[in-house]
Amino acid sequence: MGAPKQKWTSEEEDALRRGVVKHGAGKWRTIQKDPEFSPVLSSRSNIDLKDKWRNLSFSASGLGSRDKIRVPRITGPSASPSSSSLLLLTANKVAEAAPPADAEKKPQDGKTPPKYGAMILEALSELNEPNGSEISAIYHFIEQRHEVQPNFRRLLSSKLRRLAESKKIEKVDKFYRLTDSSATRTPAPIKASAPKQKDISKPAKTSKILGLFAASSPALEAAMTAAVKVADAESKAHEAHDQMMEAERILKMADDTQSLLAIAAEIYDRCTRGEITTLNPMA
DNA sequence: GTAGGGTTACGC
DNA sequence: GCGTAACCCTAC
Repeated sequence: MGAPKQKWTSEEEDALRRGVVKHGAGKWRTIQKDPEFSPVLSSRSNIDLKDKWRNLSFSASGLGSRDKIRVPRITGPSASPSSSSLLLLTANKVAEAAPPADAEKKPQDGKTPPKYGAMILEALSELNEPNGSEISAIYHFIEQRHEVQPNFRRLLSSKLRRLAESKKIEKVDKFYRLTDSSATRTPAPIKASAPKQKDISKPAKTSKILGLFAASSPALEAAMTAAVKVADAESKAHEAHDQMMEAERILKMADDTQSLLAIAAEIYDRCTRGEITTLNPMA
């Protein structure tokens, strides 16, 4: 709207970084007013600084744009003050720690890049809420089932809007839901990844059946991947269940021990008072 | 004043 | 079409 976008210059970025090193992230007003940086940042508001730093931080955390050195999140002024050599050092460290730009574009483990559209459609069809799902619900659903990028939360809103524009989903107030056409069209692809509350004996079967087919189509491949993930989730659920049982067992033992201790204390008490105490095992 | 979510414009 | 940067809005 209105005013054209004002791209950040490298001087401004640098001033921001130095400001964060000096005052700490979150002190945007202070940084902006600091005479050392204010000449450069005069056209930026504290909000701008915050937004820019957010972008830089997202980028530094493993993704982001192609041609710039990114700086990692610096938590507070503790990152020992001033000195631009420190900054350079930090930038160098990032360059070392983070893979080169083209390497980070493709996940190293050979996975295909995330298909957010499919994930969202999956989420909506699984959540299956009559009035639609809130963005946070969609986010949590996807986050639980898929590896997502740190900036996924922001991508999601953008993605949802586009899906709504293309009528693949519809937006009602703050809620998103599948359109009729999508609802009838989307049931299957990632469907297998839906343990929900239904009987969990199914998915393992599903993956077996899917195994009978060659992964000849992307949809099938996706379904198979999803089935594997479900199986994985299942085993984790079982593991969690086992651990719960174990915890309960230990709690019970602790309970019993406490009772025994109480009994022993009472017996000891009586003995010290010279009382004769008999134990009746059948009590 | 700041954080975080949402929106829009831009470049690939 | 997609991801990202910059901007906007709102709650705290």
